[in-house]
This record gives sequence, structure tokens and C-alpha cells, in this order.
Amino acid sequence: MKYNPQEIEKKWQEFWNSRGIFRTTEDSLKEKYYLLEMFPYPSGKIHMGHVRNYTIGDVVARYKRMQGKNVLHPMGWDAFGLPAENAAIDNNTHPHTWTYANIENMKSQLKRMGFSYDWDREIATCDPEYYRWEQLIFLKMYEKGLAYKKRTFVNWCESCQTVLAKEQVENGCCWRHTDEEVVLKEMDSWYFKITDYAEDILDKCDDLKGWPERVITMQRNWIGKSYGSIIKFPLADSSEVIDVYTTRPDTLFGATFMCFAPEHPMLKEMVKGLPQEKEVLSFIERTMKVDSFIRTSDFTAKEGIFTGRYCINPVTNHRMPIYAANFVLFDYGTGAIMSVPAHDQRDFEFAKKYNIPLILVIKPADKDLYVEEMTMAYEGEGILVNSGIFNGRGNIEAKDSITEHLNSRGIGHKTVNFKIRDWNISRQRYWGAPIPIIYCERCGALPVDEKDLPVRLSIDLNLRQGGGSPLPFEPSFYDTACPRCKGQARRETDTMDTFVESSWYFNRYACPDYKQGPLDRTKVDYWMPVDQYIGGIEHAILHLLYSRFYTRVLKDLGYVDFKEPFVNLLTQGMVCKETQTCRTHGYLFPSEVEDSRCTKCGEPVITGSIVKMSKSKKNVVDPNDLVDRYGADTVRIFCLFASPPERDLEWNDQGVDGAFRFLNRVWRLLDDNLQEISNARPFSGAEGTLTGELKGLHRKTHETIKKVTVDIEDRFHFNTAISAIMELVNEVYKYLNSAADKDDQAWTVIRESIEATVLLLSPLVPHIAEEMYRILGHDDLLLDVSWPSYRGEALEVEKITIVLQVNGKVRSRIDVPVSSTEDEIRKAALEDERLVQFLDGKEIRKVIVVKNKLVNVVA
RNA sequence: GCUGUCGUGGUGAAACUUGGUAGACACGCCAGCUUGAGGGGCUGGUGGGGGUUACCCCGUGGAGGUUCAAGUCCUCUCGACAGCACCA
Repeated sequence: MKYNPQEIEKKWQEFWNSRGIFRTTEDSLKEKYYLLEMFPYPSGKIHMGHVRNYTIGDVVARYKRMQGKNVLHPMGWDAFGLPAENAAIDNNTHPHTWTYANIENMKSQLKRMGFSYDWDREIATCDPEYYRWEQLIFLKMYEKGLAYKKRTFVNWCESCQTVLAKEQVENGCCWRHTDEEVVLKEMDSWYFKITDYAEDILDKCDDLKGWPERVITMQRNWIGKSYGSIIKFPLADSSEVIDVYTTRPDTLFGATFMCFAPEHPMLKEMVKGLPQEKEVLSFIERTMKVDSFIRTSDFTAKEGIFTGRYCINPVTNHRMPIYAANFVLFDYGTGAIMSVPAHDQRDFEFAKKYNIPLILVIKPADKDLYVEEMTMAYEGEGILVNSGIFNGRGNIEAKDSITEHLNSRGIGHKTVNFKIRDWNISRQRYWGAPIPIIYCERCGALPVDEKDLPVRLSIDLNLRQGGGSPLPFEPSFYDTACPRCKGQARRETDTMDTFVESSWYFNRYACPDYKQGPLDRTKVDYWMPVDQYIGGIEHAILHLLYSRFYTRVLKDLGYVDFKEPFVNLLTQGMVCKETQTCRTHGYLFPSEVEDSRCTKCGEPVITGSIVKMSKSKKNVVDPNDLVDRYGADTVRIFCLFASPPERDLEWNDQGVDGAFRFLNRVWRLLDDNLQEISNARPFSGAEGTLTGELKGLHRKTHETIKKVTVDIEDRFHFNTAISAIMELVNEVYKYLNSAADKDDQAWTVIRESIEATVLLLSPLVPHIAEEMYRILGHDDLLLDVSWPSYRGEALEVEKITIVLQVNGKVRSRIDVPVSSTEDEIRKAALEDERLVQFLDGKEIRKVIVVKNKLVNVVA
């Protein structure tokens, strides 16, 4: 019988489904294991990235289950988001309709892959039964001051028609529209106070032993903690004081001017009525029009304008001119800096351009410096000069003393500063969870009453051509009564960032139908935290940082009892493929290429670089087509075999053929010898003494069990696990082809090898394994079978090969009994004919014996 | 510029936890067998150089070092990728 993946995959999927074997319930007698893959956005259909991610997860889930763990393996949908709105406008449907149609479609695709999800726990974040709890959590956060509203400069994406969080801006562009520059806009937005938790999120990075180092590093960098001082500079001719943050208080005596970020609100106040006012205002306007990424990037020339005002250096009493400057960041430190041109390259360039004097305050130990001769700032260490009572001190150790000195006079203090900003969660979009706030002209901003939740998104309204949320134009949504005075009031029409939904969804899988609150503590306590989380590296900061923050909030609100949601994290690499381009037709789909020529014009195709699969580059492979052609098992094993999970996977059509061939080879192993194997007695350990090749095969079987177990358990190295299974299969074939007479004992050992192969393969390629297991005469389902263990005695050998080296180079090998002592090995080695030849009477200076491994003779 | 990851055959990759036979396993390629052909299957070969064989020399980006022994450890250096980037 031929291997027919389509038939057996359909059969087993239906069978598993009818038995409900993927359903999970709490069981205090069993050890729980929560395996989670990042849930997908329901874009329409699954792509190879999903397939790889979810295959890796499924292997672990099935493996852990066979190990006897109570495994939670859920799946759901990150269902709010902009594409739904755009698609809805384009297709004249509703985001709700579009989203749920996609969910249905993708769900059937996932089922076709044979993934072992407990679909009873499925959640979709656009379901009011989900987002009502998110709104409740928002209200609790609002109560505690962790959600607040403020007016400031925000990052605005014109394409999305919405505000973005700082984390969602990449290279000055929107993370979804990489060619759309983000612009600054001053407006009201809602924020989550992630900065309150920055310190703890940073500290506990050390505890995330199961996370990849680079993700931790990225989070640390993003939080960006630095130690420095706040120094107060009096504004000349005024009672006002300007706060400045610096990590270099040691250079304070060399500060000769001050720079403000253009956005700084004090700036406009300061110049009022001065002759410079008009010029300064136009500079501000001009600078702010330039995208802030370009404006504040390294290669942009430093530019500024004198405001006409001065401040006083609090230690030297010098008048320092105040500038507005393009390179000063508004959202870092205080938005104003003290400039020390002699010891900071940026300040140096600025000072040269605007003829501002330099004062040298740090002298390097090995040479003299003169400000007139300097061509660049001196940023190294040295001894303080021109620094009053601090002269002669080392600049590093003087940092604290100077701050101390300022502190005693009430004009400065030590502080820590973070790069991370509060999370802007307001989105001026329709397809998201409404922010549960009501504005009343008499009573102000008020939270929606808990009993009135959820604030439902109106489903029957017209989307606006050209984008933008319809909510502010839809009285049926925003008209409401004030919760306090019952007078007419208006709802908040901003919705929440979709990253809010994904910051807590993993908890909800523990209790997807819970009606009394966001989370059922008993169940969450049983399942959480997630033991293994698997997903793409692109969420290293966004989702993974937000989730760590949100979990801390949930803990403080009493909803959960842990701070870190994900114990172990695996970031899988991207699925890549080379691009193919035609000179006239641009990127080509594989179907548009024949014999390396473009099918439209016959031009030779140019093979490009290997990059992430994407629709825009047309270098995509549709998982559906592959499953049609080879079956899900082949697709699964190819993804697992081609490279280790954390590395990028290069798509290779021939590799898929190879994977298919391997499964056929495994299939035939059983199919070609069906009679003998079916009749063979299972291995019981009472077979008597095995000898020769049969003993070798028996040993190989158990070596493979050991290796595969270690590879999956300790490292998720499925590629080497598979190669080990391939070796075992090759070994069985070799034995079948070489052994002349095969008696009962032989078939028992062969059967044992094949049974082991099937069990070891079962998490990787569950359908073919299930079918073969049935053919072998078993009634139970593989998920309910125990993972095989190896027999220690099977691994034992009598003889071992020792490598003989002369001066570190392999020259010969000998077999010695395992029990040999070092002396016996040494003796045997020195008697070896080839070795004697090699030494050729040379004087032996040293002999190193490594037991069970090698002998190295130094001559 | 800072931070991190990584450099191994024609290709994907093993060996890295513990310094001890470099290239397992596969893809591709070559030869042979099988088949009416195609496909498929089977057997063998496949890092580079030399030699009729036996076998020898070289080889893990490069240069040093530690060691009986280095892909693995240390120092320097070159290159690739990723993240952050005028962070005061």
C-alpha cells in the first residue's frame, strides 16, 4: 500500500476531533505544562511563518503530553486592528464580517496541519466578552492613576490616521507603513504608566534565565536606565529656574551655554516680547516640520538659534546663552541640556558654529590641552581644572562630590533617568476596544460604570472612505448620559492599542468562559505562568515588554499572583526565500517563472538575495499548496529539519522533496515487511543474548531514543533529532538488506526499531505515525502513549575504539575492552603496529591516555 | 557610535553544554544497477591538493597565544546580520 498522506491525515484529524483528545482540564494530580505560541492576526490565510511557529509548538506540546504532563495548548486570534478596517472599506464589507470570515478560514488551515489545540478555549479579542474585561482593567488602572490622559506631542501616522506608541515607530516610520514618516502632533491621548514599573521590569531581567540573551538586552536598552544629576539653572532676569538632566556633573564648570528642545513649552514663554521672538518661533516651526527621526539623527547638522535669554551657571555664575536646538530630545531627561563644548563632541560642533567660548575643565593625564588648539572635544578621563574647589580631583570620582555640593545648596540632586516613556494607548481608529470614559460638560471626564460594561463597538455604522475612525461622527455610539449627573454626555471615541489585548490574553485561555471577572484565580493559579512561549523576534520589545508590564499591573490589582508571564521564551527565526525579478515586470511569483525566464516576456530572471517571505517581494510559498501536494507531515518535518528553530530557515523546494522521500522510506520500512513485523513478538527483554549486527541494531535503537529525547527536551534541536531518526532508519534498512536469514529474534529486534521510530516521530509527524502505530496493531492513540525510554543495558558495549594520536594527529585506532585500565590501554597503544611504524624509534617523551577516548603519544 | 548574535564543504547544517576522530544527517552533483521511458527506487562516490595503491600534506574568516591536544579557551583583527542610535 502506498503512503497516501491526504487520506490518512484527513482520517486521523477527524478521529482526533471526534474523540476530543486535545481537550484539557485542570488536574491537580498531574504536573501542568502551559505551551503557548503567539496568536496570529486573522489576516486571511496562514503563511509559512505561522506554520513554522506552530509546528515547533505542536512538537513540544505533543512531546510533553507523552511525557505525562497535563498540557495546555490553546489558540486564539489577535483580532482587532487596522487591516480589518482597510479591507472592509476596500471590499465594502464590515470589519466584523471580514475578521470572522478570516478566522474561520485560518482555523480550518490550522486544523489541516494537525496541530493539537484545545479549540474549546479559543478566544478572539474583538469579542465583547473579551474586551469588556479589558475595559474593566482599564477602569481599575484609571482608579489607581496607572491610566491617565495628557496633552503632549505624539507620533502620528498619516496612513493609519492614528497616534502610535514610541515602540511602534521604526526608523522614523510607522511599524506597519515602513515608508510613511511619522509626524509630531500635539494632542490629547491616554497613557499607561509603564514608567512606574520600569525599574522592576529592568531588575527582573536577570531572573529571565529561559529567555534569549538578545531579547533581554534589547529590553534593557529600551528601558535605558542611566544615573545622573538634576541641576537647577536660574533663568537670568527672572525668578524662574530651568532643570537640566546630566550624566556628567563633573563638567558643570565647563558649561557655557544651554540648549532647549524645540517642543519645550518654556521656550515660547521665554522669548515673548523679545526682538528674537519672531525668528525663534519660525525656527521652532521649521524644525518641528522636519521629521523628528531625521532631525535628531546623527548625520543631521546641528542647528540652533539664540533666544535672547541667558541662564546662570550655578557654580561659576557665568551668563550662559540659551539656544533652541534641533538635536535636543524633548522626551529624554528634562528636554533641556547644559552644553559643555570642551568635553562633548555635539556641543563642540555647535559652539564652533555659533562662536560660543569653550572652557577646559578636564585635563588628560598624559598631555596638555589648550582650547584654542582643540579640533574636537576631549571626552576621555582626566583631572579637573578650572573647577574651583574641585581642581585636581579625578573627574569620575568628583561626579558625586559635585552633586553633593549642589544638593547641600539646594540646586541639584542625584537621579536616575529612563529612556522608556509611558505607553500611549489611544488610537483614533474604529476596530479596537473602546476606552470606557465619558466626558460631561459639567462633571468632566468620568469612568463608565462597571455595570455598564462592555462599551460595545457599534457594528452597524458606515466606515469613512479614506480612513479615519467613524466613531466621532456616530451619535449612536458617542451619545450617552453622564454617570454622575445623568445629563447629556459624550463617550471617548479613541480605542485602545491592540497591544493591550495581547498583553493579557494568555491568562484568559485558562478560563475563556469566565463570566464573573477578567480571570478565574483558581484556574489561572493552576496554569500560569506560561512554561514555554514561542514566537517571532519582532516582538522582542513591543508585545513582550508590554506583557511584562501588564502582568505586574494585574498582580497589583490582585488578578494574578506572579510578575513574569513567560518562564521560557523561544524566538524562532524567519522563513526566507530568494527573490526572483524580471527587468520589466519586477518581482515575480514562482509560478511566473519557467526555465529561469519570465513567463510574461521571456526575459531571463534575476535571482536576488534571500529575504523574509513577503507578499510584496512575491517570494512566498503557500502552505495550502504544499499540504495539497505533500501532506501536512512533510511540511512539518521539512520546517523542523532544515534548521534549528531560532535560526532563519531558507526555503528550498528540493528540501521538501527530500522530506517527503524520507517519510515514504519510513512508510515502506513497515509496508514492505508487514507480514513478518506483524507476526513478530514485541521486544520483552527476555530474548536471550543478542549478538553481532542484531545487537548493534538493538543498541542503535536505544541510542536513538536517548539522543532524540535529549535533543527535544534540552535544546529544541529538532533537526538533529530527525537526523538521528534517519540514521536509525538507515540502520534498519542496512540490516534488512545484509542479514541473510532472519529468525524470530531478528524480527523482534527489527520490530522494536520500527516501533521506536514511530514513537519518536509521532510529535513531529503525528498523522503518519498514528497510522503506522495502528498498523503495528495498537489500539491506543499516540498522545496517550508514554514517551519511550531507553534501556541502559542496551547501550552497553564490550569493546570501544580508541583513537591513537602522535603529536595530536590521528594515526591509528585500536579496539580495547571497555573495562581496560589506563595502563592496559597505554600498553596496547604502544604495541600497535601502525603506531610503532610512525614513531620509528623516536624518543617517547610523554603519553596521554584519556579513558574510553584516545591516546596521544608525544615524541 | 553603542549593544548583541554569528562566520565550518557547491547548499542547509553536525560537532560547541564537557577542549580529545571536523563535516553526522540531508540537499545537490557524479557513476552504476533497476524500469519501455519519465518519475521513483537501490548501491557507491563526493572538503582541497598530491600519489597507481598503501598513504601523505593542507583545511572551521585572518593573525597570535595557552595546551600533549583548539572549530571549541584567551588576545587582537576582518567581515556579515540584527537591535538601538545626537539618550546629554
